[in-house]
Amino acid sequence: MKKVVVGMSGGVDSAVAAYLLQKDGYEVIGLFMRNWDSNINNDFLGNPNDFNDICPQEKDYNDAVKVCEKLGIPLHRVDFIKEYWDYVFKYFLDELEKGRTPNPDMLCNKFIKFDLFIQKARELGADYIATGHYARIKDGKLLRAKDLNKDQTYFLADVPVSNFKDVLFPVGDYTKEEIRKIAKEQELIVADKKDSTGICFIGERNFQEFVKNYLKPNPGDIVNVETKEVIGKHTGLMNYTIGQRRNVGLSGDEKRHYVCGKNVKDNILYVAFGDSKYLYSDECIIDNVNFISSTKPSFCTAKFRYRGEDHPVVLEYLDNGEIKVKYEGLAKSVTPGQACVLYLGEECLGCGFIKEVYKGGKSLWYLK
RNA sequence: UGCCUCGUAGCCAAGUGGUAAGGCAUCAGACUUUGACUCUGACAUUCCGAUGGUUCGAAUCCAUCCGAGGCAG
Repeated sequence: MKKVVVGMSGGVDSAVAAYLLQKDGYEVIGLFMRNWDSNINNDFLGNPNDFNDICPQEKDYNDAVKVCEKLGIPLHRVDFIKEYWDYVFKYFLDELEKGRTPNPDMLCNKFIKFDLFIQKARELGADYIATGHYARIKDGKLLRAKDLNKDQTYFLADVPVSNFKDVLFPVGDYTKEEIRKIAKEQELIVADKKDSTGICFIGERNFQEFVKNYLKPNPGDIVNVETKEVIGKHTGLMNYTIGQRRNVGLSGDEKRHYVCGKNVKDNILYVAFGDSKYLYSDECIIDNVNFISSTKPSFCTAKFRYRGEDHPVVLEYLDNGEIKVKYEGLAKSVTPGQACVLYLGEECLGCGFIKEVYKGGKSLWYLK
């Protein structure tokens, strides 16, 4: 009997994943990860949890325990708190200091879930490793999930293809609705548990307060990108992302305002109004490229943000390993630091991280 | 000091006698494994700078005061 170790998060998806594998005849072993500890990591400001109460990570563990009891499978547990900090959170903070918008969950998948976790699973004798991700692997290709609304391939695009060897995504062939239905039929306690959001393993936070735990804010001017007028004060460039409207601190305008750029050197936040041209671009350079697919096409589509739309793009492979991504159709709020994930139909080809953004052949001056 | 204009929710701003538009912001939901974006809902019932007055009835008319700005000097 083949042995599969399933990453149990305490949510519905991984619970049903374990059930499906069990039904398919695998010997299933659960493995729960604890990667964040609010006390150890000084995570107090902006934390909505009651510290006198049991922390959310432990509640999730308890749910995982109950699910495994119900399924009659063993549950192991491992802590990667230090590793999560070193490989994921440190990068997250470094990027923020550079004025970029990092995606910690992609690094979490790359370094924790699909690396350290796999190593631990192997120690437990795993022939296969499974998680509750909405994605599919067929013939060594990473494919979008059946449920396109829940598709999570965007977050998986930076994982080296070799790490997907022996990985199974049982829920990728089902819709979320079907998964919840199965959970109810099997009377799994997490059947109606709300989907988790926020940074993976950390959870929902008031972003500005959360970051204050780790970085010293450096306030400065907010400038109208069109008129160059100073129209307000920002609380620190790391608190804003391109395309952001809420919590900018401006009011009394005729049109909605959007963050369209920042100048880290001069500590300026640039803002545009309405559906401004300053929010659009037609080309970007991506670096730290990871290809999951063996094919490197010249034409494909790209997502510049999770749940963003697929933009038709033309790829130009540069000598230094970077890729020039051109999108004649214009894209809104393409943000340095975010991943540009490439797709060819159903297949997720891989990704790169947005380094520079251009329009009309010129680097956007307000987005340095 | 004289004359003129203006003073409406956090901000901007309609409404000039009939019982408070709208926008921005904010808040709450929905959506969402990254900080979004988007969508839905709420948001001046001690009332329209203050105090009196005219009127069946005023934020809208009158008087005075306070405050902001402008012109003259």
